[in-house]
Amino acid sequence: MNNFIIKEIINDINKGLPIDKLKFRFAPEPNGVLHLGHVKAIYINFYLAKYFNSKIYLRLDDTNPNSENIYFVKNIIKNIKWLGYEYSRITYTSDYFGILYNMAKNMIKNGKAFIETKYGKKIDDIDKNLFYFKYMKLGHYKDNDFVLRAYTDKSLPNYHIKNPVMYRIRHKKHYRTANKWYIYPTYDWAHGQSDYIEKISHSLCSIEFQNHRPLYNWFINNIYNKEYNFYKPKQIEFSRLNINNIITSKRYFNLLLRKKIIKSFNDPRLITLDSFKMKNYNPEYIIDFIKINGFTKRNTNIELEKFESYIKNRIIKITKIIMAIKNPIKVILKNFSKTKNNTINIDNKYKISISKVIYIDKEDFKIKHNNNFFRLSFKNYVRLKYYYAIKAYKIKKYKNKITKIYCKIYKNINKNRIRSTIQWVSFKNKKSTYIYDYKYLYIKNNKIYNNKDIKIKKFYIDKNIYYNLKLKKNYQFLRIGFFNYFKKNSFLKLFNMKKKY
RNA sequence: AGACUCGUGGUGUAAUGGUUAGCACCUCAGAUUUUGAUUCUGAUAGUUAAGGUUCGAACCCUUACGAGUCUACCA
Repeated sequence: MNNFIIKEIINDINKGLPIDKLKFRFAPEPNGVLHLGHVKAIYINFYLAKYFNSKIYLRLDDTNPNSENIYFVKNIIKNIKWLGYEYSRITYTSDYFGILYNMAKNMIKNGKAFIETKYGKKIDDIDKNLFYFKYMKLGHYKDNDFVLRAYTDKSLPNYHIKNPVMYRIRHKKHYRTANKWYIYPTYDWAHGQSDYIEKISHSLCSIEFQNHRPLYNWFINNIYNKEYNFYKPKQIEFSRLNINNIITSKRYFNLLLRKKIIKSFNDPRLITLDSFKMKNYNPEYIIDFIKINGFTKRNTNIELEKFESYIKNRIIKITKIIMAIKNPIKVILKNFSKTKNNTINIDNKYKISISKVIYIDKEDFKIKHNNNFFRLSFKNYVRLKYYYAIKAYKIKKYKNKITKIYCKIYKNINKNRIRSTIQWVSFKNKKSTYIYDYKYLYIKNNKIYNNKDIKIKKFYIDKNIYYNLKLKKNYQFLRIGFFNYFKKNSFLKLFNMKKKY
């Protein structure tokens, strides 16, 4: 892998940053569950740590008690583990509340920060500022009564980050510090300083923080103490992973849950890691997918199909194939002769039944058709998978619908004359099973699509196959797609087979 | 509207001023195939535009155009 981030770090090393001072961090806010987009940030940080043989921290960036909770912390820890990554330490921004408070006090003393009232009035006197700040902390004022702002200067190019808020009052229980604090630091104040405290060398984040970088550096310069940490952390931004219209926002996931469109975060219509785990995706495939897409600064839109086909092409090589029928229609095999036990051995591993009457899929038969139709008809010879070729010679209709297809078996037909192979299930030995079908939730013009319930569809498979199914295992339904056997008698669709007709 | 950032085939990336702009996916052909899948071979297709610097520019400079982010007491 080669990208601008590695180049920039190597450049820093060449300029004198000792390689043993390199340290990275993945710093999510525990206000939602991890999804495919996060894997990008996780991957690059852990990759760099491995590449440079340096430390990496998992830091829970928990500065906002309104939206964070322990459930999300656990979800993040669990999913990073599932991806197979190990960090050197787990840290919490909330552990630094005390240090950050003292740093802020120093900022006030140095005339670099001030209290502002809710009416926009600025407190000038340093002692008064310290007084208010202290009593803000002790909970003497209501939310929004005062804020602490940094007193930035003209060196910052963007006017909007001038005098940014460092602390706001929140009478809200924090999931870790409980009611110890009544003021909470903002991202801009807490993040860079936490990097500095932890001696992170390169702080990677997504592109929307570009505008904040001057402020990031300004804060660091103000608290800089070369005896504690000689090297200032550096923020590097890269663009996030966007998948077409697919929802890639933690906040939206939470909204979907509140609106009861989803029942849990492992809903298959989401690209959360919980959902991928549910689908039994190998985390390696997900990481490889991130890897092939690379790291740049430009805004990108990746097609969901690209992700799906990437996973598909990997699992196709390892999943067991079973035959399943969705829309059954009876086929009578006229010259069927009984075999020993009427079973067929497949790869000497398992057996399926065969009988005079079988089910095939309605879609695999046509009375009239053109030359592009390869499947069963009065004209086409088709092979029943694992069995002989057949051809239709008669049909039975009831109320204008085909109910039965009569076929003859051709044991010695020339291979070249067989146009295709189709799946089937013995009528005698059929077993019904269910699949959960769905489409990914997506958003267009603020409207949520595919938010209807997941559909349950009935399929038929061979009884012998049914009794040997293993829970949580992925299967290929021949010519249909891929499914995960996620609970008794139920499959979860992963994706459809590519079809050219 | 301003500030910041980014523009390489349809999509995602590579090429750090030096061969004919490379790779992967998609698409389309052909081959293989007891899955119209997979696999294999091949084809189509690209430096946003106009200037400038240079022996030489995707790369450096200028301008235009286009896209994204931000202008929160979210991160």
